[in-house]
Amino acid sequence: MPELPEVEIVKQSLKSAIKYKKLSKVIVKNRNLRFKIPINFERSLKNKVILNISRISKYIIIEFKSNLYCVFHLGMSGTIHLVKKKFDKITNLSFYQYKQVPKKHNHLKFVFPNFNIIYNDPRRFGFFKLFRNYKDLNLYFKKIGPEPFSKEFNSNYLFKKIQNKKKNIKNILLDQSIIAGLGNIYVNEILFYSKINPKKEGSQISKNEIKKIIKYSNIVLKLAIEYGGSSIRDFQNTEGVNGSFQKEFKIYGRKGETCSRNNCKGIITKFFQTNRSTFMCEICQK
DNA sequence: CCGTTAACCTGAGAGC
DNA sequence: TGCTCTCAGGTTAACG
Repeated sequence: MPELPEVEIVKQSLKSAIKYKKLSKVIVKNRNLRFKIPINFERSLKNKVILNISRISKYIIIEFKSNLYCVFHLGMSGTIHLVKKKFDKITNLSFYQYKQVPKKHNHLKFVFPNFNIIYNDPRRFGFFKLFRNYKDLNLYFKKIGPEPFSKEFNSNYLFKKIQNKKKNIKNILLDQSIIAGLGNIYVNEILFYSKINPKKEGSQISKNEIKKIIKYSNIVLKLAIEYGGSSIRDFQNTEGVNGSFQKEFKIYGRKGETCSRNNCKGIITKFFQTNRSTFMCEICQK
């Protein structure tokens, strides 16, 4: 489900809900996520105070008091639900458009005095990990590249990373060690804005095109965050509000439609690059 | 080192 | 209604 903007929205929602709160306990109903949830997970987090919630790439980090970090990833289908316990009734939830928490695939429950946070994940590609010090936490993210908004993600950096690559630019931008947080939707969108053919190999990308990639990575992602993320199927924030950036897609999911660029009469095509769908306008993406 | 492929899972929707 | 097939916002181990 989530790319950088959606994970950012989840992080913000979660932060306003649980920062400085004391977690009463965790109940794990199914340990078999992408990685098995460690046996000491519940014991380690019981009665721990949350100091902060942050995001690196598509990972969310919950920092607990006394050097304890819970890192989780939503995979393709992971969602977080805030369920208030007032009068024994559910008064709020998130993500799913139903007015109740999904019945199946609720794998973890974080219990707080007045509400629960539920992790739901049908495909179980998501996971939870624990780190007991800052050094180990950093080590885990060592291979993750710079965030698109960072100063480090500049023309010189990207040129160095792609100048010798035979791989196509679309797959290069999906590589989390080169740039953190992009996924299939936003890579499609960024390449459309940059007028670059997704099949073009890294070494053939010009300096000017590199500048465009950097510029539009920033513009597209910032806009998507402002719109509350993209809700293709079921994404909502923790207040139960849909994102609306899917309405702004210029290329993703628009096979057969006419290119939206002024004076371009191109028809949008769809094909696959390493099993992921790519959408492009053959006329203006060179 | 590089690039590609398969694998991990369930559910929604299309087509018959 | 029901069966089969394809596709889905991600990551990574294994291979040549």
